[in-house]
Amino acid sequence: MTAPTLRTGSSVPAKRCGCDVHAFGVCAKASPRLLERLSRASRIRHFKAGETIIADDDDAGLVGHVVDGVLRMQKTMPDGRQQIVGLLMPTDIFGRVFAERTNFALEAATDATLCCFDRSAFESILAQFPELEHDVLMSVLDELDAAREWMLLLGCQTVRERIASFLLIVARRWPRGLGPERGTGPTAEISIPISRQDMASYLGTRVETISRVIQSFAREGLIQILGPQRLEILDFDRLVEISGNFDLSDSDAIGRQKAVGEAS
Amino acid sequence: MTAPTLRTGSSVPAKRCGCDVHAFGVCAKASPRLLERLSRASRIRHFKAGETIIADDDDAGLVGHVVDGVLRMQKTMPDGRQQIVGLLMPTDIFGRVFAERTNFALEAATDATLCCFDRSAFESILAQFPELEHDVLMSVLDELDAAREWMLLLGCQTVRERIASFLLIVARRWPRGLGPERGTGPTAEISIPISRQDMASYLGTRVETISRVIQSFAREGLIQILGPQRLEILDFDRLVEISGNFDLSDSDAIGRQKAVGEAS
DNA sequence: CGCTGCGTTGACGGCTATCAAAGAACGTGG
DNA sequence: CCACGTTCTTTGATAGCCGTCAACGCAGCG
Repeated sequence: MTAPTLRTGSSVPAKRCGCDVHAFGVCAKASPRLLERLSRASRIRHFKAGETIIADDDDAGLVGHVVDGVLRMQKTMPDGRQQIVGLLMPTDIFGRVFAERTNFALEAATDATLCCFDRSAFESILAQFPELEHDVLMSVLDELDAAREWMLLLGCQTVRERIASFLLIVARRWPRGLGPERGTGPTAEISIPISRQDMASYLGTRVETISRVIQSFAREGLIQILGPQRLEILDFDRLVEISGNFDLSDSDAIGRQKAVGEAS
Repeated sequence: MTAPTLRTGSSVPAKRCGCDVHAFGVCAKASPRLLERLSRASRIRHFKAGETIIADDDDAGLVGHVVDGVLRMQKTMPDGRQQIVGLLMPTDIFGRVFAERTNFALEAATDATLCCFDRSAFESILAQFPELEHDVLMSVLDELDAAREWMLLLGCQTVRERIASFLLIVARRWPRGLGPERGTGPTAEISIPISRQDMASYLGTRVETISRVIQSFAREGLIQILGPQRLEILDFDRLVEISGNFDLSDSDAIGRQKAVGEAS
């Protein structure tokens, strides 16, 4: 992948933390000394779609951030039902610092490139650089807010409302998909980066229902279906109305780093 | 209220952070110097059941921990639907550090006593004591795990399963209620510290459904109803089976400070 | 060309929300 | 102590959303 040049304004990705993504993730605001330290400890790894990065109840010695692709953080119940509790996109950080084992599996939803750290190594860097720990705290606080917003969606919205919310989030956060051509503002044409099955697990419903609702949106003239993964939003305002979430309508929010549904 | 002597083993509550709860909340592992600093900045406040502590979208200048009673953290949608995203019990910390405004309202679910700090004052203490910030990070990480567990409950469990889980959580965490006689292990007789309405908002359902399921549990001989707020669990194992959550069955987990559904 | 995975469509049923009303609990004032 | 209103909880009848099961279309691939 290429660095998100539209955001950084730089056309030449500098090698800073050992990966091609700079000014993001754990390296966001690091001092030169900290950056050097992080750089030495980091390591780029690639995963194919469907591969498990951290298994449920694993001893989870890995933390880092997403360079390219989409990860899903999920938990599976004994009977097979599963819930995605977070989708991780480029620049999102993953892993559970300060815990022996994680409660959630981490899998590649698409082919993915990660910038990884050994957890214990990262923790000792944290201990030496309180400013990094502060940044991690900020990040975790944002994730907590996002998780709670998602609880609202799962707890008291209909599937129709949830899907409208999801489409608006995609439109705002990953307007032109995750490829090199991605932009910064919401656009009419969106690219859903995950499968119907993952959408269903994320939104607390089933693939059939996802399919039906999206088709009904199309019949009502709210969207146009260009392909299973590509949609064009025709009536943005009415979609916001259906979602019941007015946070998704304010254009001031566009460009914010953190949004509902984000997690790491 | 009295200090939780069964947990501390001390029978004489020392005055440490300006409130009668010691060795808990933000004062948990504080050094004498930090404790002194916290003590000067803290202030005890009382709220009656139903009172708002922090309004939704408030500028939220308050943080601290619960001394007595139960708080609910919730968000209300424009049409009136609301979801409780966290119940806060004694020793849980509340408030959103490092944010101008909070996304969730904080209300007293019962009469409550809080140990409060001015947010900006607390933040400057945080800046001076990295070890306190580390403790806060640990706490927020636990809350994040708990929030994600709750997403699993809301996203892919039936109401019947959710209520079974809730009863088991109450049995494990607040075995004999929140009063002075509370114990440390799960007991057959439990006291639900909140109303049916709050249970419904917390579990993502309605009061009528809560009522029906609890009555059906009683008819099936799983529990005995001693009063609207008091139940006796007759068949612990089968309740665990219904909940589908094996985490709630392991007796090793009993006595853990953090549990599913906890938040601050 | 058949196989496999993914998305879609249809029929059906069950869980749970909704509406309505009665019963129980609680506090207040007589 | 009792009457009374208010709030909370329970119970019943009904409807609807959405899950389940089944089948089909389609694309990718060996």
